[in-house]
Parts: sequence; structure tokens; C-alpha cells
Amino acid sequence: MNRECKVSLTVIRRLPKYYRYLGELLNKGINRISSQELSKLTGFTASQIRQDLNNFGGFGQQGYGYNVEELHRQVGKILGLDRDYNTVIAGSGNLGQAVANYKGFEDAGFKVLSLFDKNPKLIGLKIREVEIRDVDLMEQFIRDNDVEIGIITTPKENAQDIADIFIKSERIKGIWNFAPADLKVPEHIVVENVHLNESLFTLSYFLKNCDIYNS
Amino acid sequence: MNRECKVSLTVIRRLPKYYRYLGELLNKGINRISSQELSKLTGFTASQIRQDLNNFGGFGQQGYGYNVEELHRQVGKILGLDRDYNTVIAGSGNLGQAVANYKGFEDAGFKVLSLFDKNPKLIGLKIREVEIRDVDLMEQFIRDNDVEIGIITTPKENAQDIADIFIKSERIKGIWNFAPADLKVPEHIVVENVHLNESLFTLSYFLKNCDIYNS
DNA sequence: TAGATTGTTAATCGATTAACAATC
DNA sequence: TAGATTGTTAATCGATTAACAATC
Repeated sequence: MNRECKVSLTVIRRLPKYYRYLGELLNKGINRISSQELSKLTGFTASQIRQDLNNFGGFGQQGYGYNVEELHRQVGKILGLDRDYNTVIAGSGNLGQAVANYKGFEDAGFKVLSLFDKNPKLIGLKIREVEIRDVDLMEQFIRDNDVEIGIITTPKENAQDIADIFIKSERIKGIWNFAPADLKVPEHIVVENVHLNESLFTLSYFLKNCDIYNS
Repeated sequence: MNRECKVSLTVIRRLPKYYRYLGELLNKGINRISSQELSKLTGFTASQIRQDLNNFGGFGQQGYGYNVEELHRQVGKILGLDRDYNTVIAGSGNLGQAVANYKGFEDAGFKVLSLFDKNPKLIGLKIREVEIRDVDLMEQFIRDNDVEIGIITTPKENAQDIADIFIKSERIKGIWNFAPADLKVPEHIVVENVHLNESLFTLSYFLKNCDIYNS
């Protein structure tokens, strides 16, 4: 806890991909993998993979490679997937509902306790067991339910107001922000942005300018 | 057209952010901006900004800075936002509907001509004027309507099958993929992934390991 | 003209790749 | 033991920052 962020962001962003492929291998019943084979799957070089993993410890064995189950668990632990998180979603439109509905997040330990909205037509509805509540109740709800992650799926106009409620609650440690806006938050709160606009514009750049690109 | 991808991916991924802030400045009626001021807004260094922009031409003026309107238009042109694109969405669940509903994409020139699904309960419904059609009709629809961009919002199990239809249509030039899977496509087709899982796991990493992180 | 700020080159920093000794 | 593959160091490559002459 609270140790320094010593490992670079570029390394961190590759970990989830390792985790995904290791999970797939696990499901297939494969119990051994070399950095070279992982390289073929992920597209990263074998050298890079070994170096990435060695930031966190020596999980492999010379002459053998890596044990899939062990490595999957270790990478999961590094990513903080060895526990559950309570979350709430602010903004109950299609995007909010899509996130609430996504089984994959729940399986990974991210529990959506409630959605929130200010639209009276939505308040009271249920999305897969999860109720949509009045956003005015959100701050108290966060306090009462040990919510650590706040998800913003509102229009950009409301994003900072929502962030301010998260901050005020003094419980939210991380914000997953889908609004195309850069939030102002105190340093101890982590923000991860999903800027769909930026992703789409990158696609259109490559459409116009290049023949070859993937990822 | 078809020129080489000479500018690095890291530069390209910063362009949409410039574009967004320039748009905001434009709306505010500000017509002049220095690299230093842009630096404050975007968080990139002034030096980096000047170097990024000079990959594409000298848009500034010594002693003055950049004209907001001119730079906004130029960056938009670089990103391929100076024209319209026809798109279709495969997968008409919440996520597909969210993308179809998002006004921001339409404003940027990305027209959703149709959604597709294989669920008979969804086929025939309309999302904001846009009809959900049987996925079996998708390939022909793409051909008949000059669709260049295919959007995948299906479960990961179906993602490659959808990609294969896009490929077979011989019209799709770019795929915007929301499924947590890496698609196999021929080299001339561009794939831009939105891997929400990876984004969420990155957030949880920083929650566990670090106090300070933003973006 | 003087002040400001770009465009661009050079210096630094960090990330990736290559190589190989260690060792299972 | 011989073969394989890691962990780790050194070499390369690329991206960022610093600096400043050019010039509006």
C-alpha cells in the first residue's frame, strides 16, 4: 500500500493483456507457457515480456517457462484483481446501462451497487437487479456502502459536478471516466479516462493516412 | 492518400486532445493560443506540442502563437474529420445503442446507417431513427451503402465472425472494436480497439499500488 | 525597435531489443 | 547431461526536453 509508482505506465498497460491471454490459456487447460509463445499471442516481444514480468518478481523457471495458473494469479494480484470493489455509476443512459450489464466486470470483482441519474423517468428502474437512484442520494449512498470506485457515464457537461460529489464523499479512490472531459481531482484520487472520441479520431486518422495499422 | 505512416503513434494519439481543446477555445471565442497556454490545458509540454504540430507543417507564427480556428481546422483535417463516414454497428445491446445514440460522433461526421443483431426481439426496433436489422443482411447493406467503418459491440465470442463479414464485404476500411478480443484482419484494414477491461484493470492497479496518477 | 513565441536542432531521458550467462 | 528458457545486463532505438536562432 502507498508504495511509489515505480513501474512505468507503458508496462502497466500491457499487464491486462497478459492477464487476458493467460486466462484464455487457463481455460484451454494449458499449464505451461514460454515468453516466446506469449509473444506470438500478444504481439509483444519475448524480451519485453520477460522484462515486464521481472519488474514484479521472477515468476518463471529457466528451461521451463512460466506456469500459466501461477502467472495468471500473480498478474491478477499485481492488477489488484484478487479482491472485490464496490462501484456506482453516475449517468444511467445507454452507456451507464451497458457498463452495469457487462458480466465481465462483475466476474472480475467489480460490483455495481447502484446507478444514479437526475432524470425522474429513469429513477426507480432496475438494470439487472441494480436500481437507478436519484443522483441527490449518491453521496450518502457512497458513504453507507463503502464504495471505492465511481464511474462517470454522464454527458461531459455534468462530469465535473459528479466528480465533485465523488470527492466530497471522501470514499471514492478511483474514477473511471467516460465523459470527454479532463477532470480536476485531488492528487490522491486516481482517474482513468475512456475517451471514445479520441479513439474514434485515431481510427479516422489511420483510415486517411495509412494502409497498415492494427491496435 | 496511401502515404506512409511516418508520424509515430504516440504523436497521433495526442492529436485528438489538441482538437478537443481547440474546439473548446473556439466556442469560447478565443482566437489566439500559444504553445505554452496549450500546454497548461492539455498537460503536454509546450516543446512537445510545437514538435507534434511541426510533424504536419508550420501552423504557428513567431511572436504570436497559433490561430485557434486555423489550427483547429488543420488538426481536424489531419485526423480525417473534414469529411463524413458511413458506419454500421454490429451488436445492438446497450453498448451498441450507446454508440448509436452518441451525438458527438454524428457531429464529427460519423453517420450510423444501421445497427445489426441476430436477436429477433431487437430486429426492427429503431434507435433514434436508426433501424436494427438482421445481421444476415449486413454484408449486402455495407455494399449497398458505401459503409467504410464497422463498429463491433457484440460479445467477444462473435467478434471475429463479425470482423469476417466486414472483411468479406470488401468495403470496410476500419474497424472500431469494443469486444475484448484481438481481431485477425488483412493488413489493409485498420483496427482500433477499445478494451474496457484493460482500462478498468489499469485503474485497479493504480488504486492498489499508487497514490498519484491521472489519465 | 523590443518582446514574444515559433520552428528546429542538440542533449537527455526512457523504453525496446539483443545477447548471453545462469540454471532448471 | 543436453536442451531450453529464464533473468539480467548492455546496446540500440525512439521520444521528450532544453535551448536558441529565426522572425513576426
